[in-house]
Amino acid sequence: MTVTIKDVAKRANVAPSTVSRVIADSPRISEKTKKKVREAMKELGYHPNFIARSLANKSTQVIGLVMPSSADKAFQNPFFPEVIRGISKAVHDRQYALQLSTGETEAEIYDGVVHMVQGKRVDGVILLYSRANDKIMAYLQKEDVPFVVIGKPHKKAEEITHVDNDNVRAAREATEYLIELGHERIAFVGGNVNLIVTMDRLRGYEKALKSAGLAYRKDYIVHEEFLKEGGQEAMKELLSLAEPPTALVVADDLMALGVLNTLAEMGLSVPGDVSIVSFNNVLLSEISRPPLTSVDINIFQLGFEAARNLIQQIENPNEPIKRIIIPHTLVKRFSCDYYKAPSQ
Amino acid sequence: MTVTIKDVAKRANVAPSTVSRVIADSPRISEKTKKKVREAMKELGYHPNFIARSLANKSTQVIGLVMPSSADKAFQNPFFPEVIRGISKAVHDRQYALQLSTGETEAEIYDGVVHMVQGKRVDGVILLYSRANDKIMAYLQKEDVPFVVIGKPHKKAEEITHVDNDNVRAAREATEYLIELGHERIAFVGGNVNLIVTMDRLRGYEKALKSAGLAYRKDYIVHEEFLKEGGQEAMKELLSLAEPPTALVVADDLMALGVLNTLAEMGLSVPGDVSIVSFNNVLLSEISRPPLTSVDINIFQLGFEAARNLIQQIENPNEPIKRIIIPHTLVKRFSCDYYKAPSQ
DNA sequence: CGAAAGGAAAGAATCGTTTTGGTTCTTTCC
DNA sequence: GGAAAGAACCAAAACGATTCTTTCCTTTCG
Repeated sequence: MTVTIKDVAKRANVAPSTVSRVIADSPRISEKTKKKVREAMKELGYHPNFIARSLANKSTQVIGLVMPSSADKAFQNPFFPEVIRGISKAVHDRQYALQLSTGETEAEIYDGVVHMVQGKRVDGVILLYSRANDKIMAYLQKEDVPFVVIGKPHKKAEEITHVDNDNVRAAREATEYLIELGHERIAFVGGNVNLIVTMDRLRGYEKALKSAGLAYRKDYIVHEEFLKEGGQEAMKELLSLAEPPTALVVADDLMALGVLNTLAEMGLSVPGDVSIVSFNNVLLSEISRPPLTSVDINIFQLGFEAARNLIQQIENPNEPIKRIIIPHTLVKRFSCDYYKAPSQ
Repeated sequence: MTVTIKDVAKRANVAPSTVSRVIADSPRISEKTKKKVREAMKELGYHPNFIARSLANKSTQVIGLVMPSSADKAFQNPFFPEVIRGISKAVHDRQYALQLSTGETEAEIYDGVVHMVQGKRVDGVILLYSRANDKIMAYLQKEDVPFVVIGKPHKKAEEITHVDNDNVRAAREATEYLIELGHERIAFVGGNVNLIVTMDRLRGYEKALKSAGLAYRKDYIVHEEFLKEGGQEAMKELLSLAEPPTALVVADDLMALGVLNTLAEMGLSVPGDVSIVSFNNVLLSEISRPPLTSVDINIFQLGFEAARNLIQQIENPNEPIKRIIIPHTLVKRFSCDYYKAPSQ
């Protein structure tokens, strides 16, 4: 049915191996023969079978993407489409394809990755998150699979190529910004505690408090999911305190949106009653009400560099381990204001 | 290096074919042998090579996703992450993987699809859009590749399984809603003219005008890209008219956001000066200022059904052609108001 | 008791490439 | 004129499964 390399060979009166070399444009074949073979290919409408090539080659030109949860859930946060945009851009130039992991529970995702990797479906993997004691990362390392992580590995960061922001500094700057505005009761709303990005941003927040001589209050630290609902939950908790914060560092725009929602429901105004600075600077931070002051972490770049470096690693096994830090910038909008003592 | 079926066979003292059958859990193998083989697999840490299996099998358990433009661009519109969420959900249950097309120009995308398909990398394809005279669709049909389109095929819709909304009706209802509010100068802002979804929504809009006896004005029809910038452009055009519209039917939320931006820049209020109803009901329609009245087209469902039906088609070649219509609902928020004659 | 029947596993071909190791034929040079 | 070198191509063995066909044992029954 399908036309194979053999059919082409027959038609061009050469051996299959010759056809293969013509495809690879090997210098060992004369121009005359190449031309003849190429004509035969055109005439028969030949297209190489990638699967067969992959088998012989042990390379698939496919990169696997691993999300922290089911794609179904993760894609609710604009971070992921955006990071994939960057990856896609980088990958396109090098003619690689992308494959998404599906899998709902952590165990399923793990199995999915094992299948991808052992099944030799992908040449390398990008982890779109980094968390403490991640089985998947351990597995990839043990199996010596080319991979890059977006975020900072929990341990042995110097042994793993990764692309990250300087989240500690970014969070410190964000917090300092609020301090400069006169705030003293500043809360931190982070994502899952096991995510390194949460830890780093929390550390930056702590540093800023410390060097400003402000008290670090445990009840001002809340962790929820990186979703709108997470922000809502977090804000409810904080508002139930005897002395609620006057400013918030929120680790994610979508969460901040939830925070905003809850605040509005409670009749509190931003930035009048509460100031907010969040992270990611995705589209919604621009259109929320009020527009959010947010740390732009250059998500697109994170993805782009991750993919670029993974491909280098795949194509050159001796590529050194790298750590790539993408710069961030605080984008000031309208969710922060000077602290005003209660007017009463 | 890697442990293959042969190693397992040797270890278990059976033939490779027997091991293969054990993997497939064939009834032709006795329980005793199965157990023995399974133990050998465990001991050696065997994992089947998917590529080899695919070659022998002519099936990859992978579904290709084709976007209308580069992933890099398309992912700017929340429609795509959302539709992939649905696809991902459906695909996960059936143990399929997803592969994204990358490719910037139309020609590149076409080549990408040909590679996917001829290279036998995917068992089927989902087209995430539908446009007139689409080469890719023609190709898939000619090659008899299992595929499903999201949207309505331009021609021969009865020969192609597709998942769509009743866009004509949805647009008619949206327009009628504006008419009921007393508007008479209603403009239509659509996406690319070649997209069937644009055509259908335009038809619905026309129908509504006609049955209400309102004039159909060519200068009230604008087509731009399904991006924020598209909406901005469109609005600028409309505002330059001698008699600008008092209400808009916008075919996409992200575009509507651009429209909103431009309107705000011009000092016009929504819904005070202009009423807007848009499509998709993605998150941003909820958080925009004002929140948009938008037609919820159930994007998640569109994706889910598309994937589910594609898999049925792949697994049963005799599956009949289907057309699946996903219901829509108009979600009323705060971007529409009664028409008020200029106060002056 | 011996042949037929039937179950379990082995053997070998196949899937469509790549790649290693030849072979053949022409050219070069003493 | 003949050996050596080199160009151009061919044949066959991977790659790691699946699957069709065959073979080998047991049973069963007249």
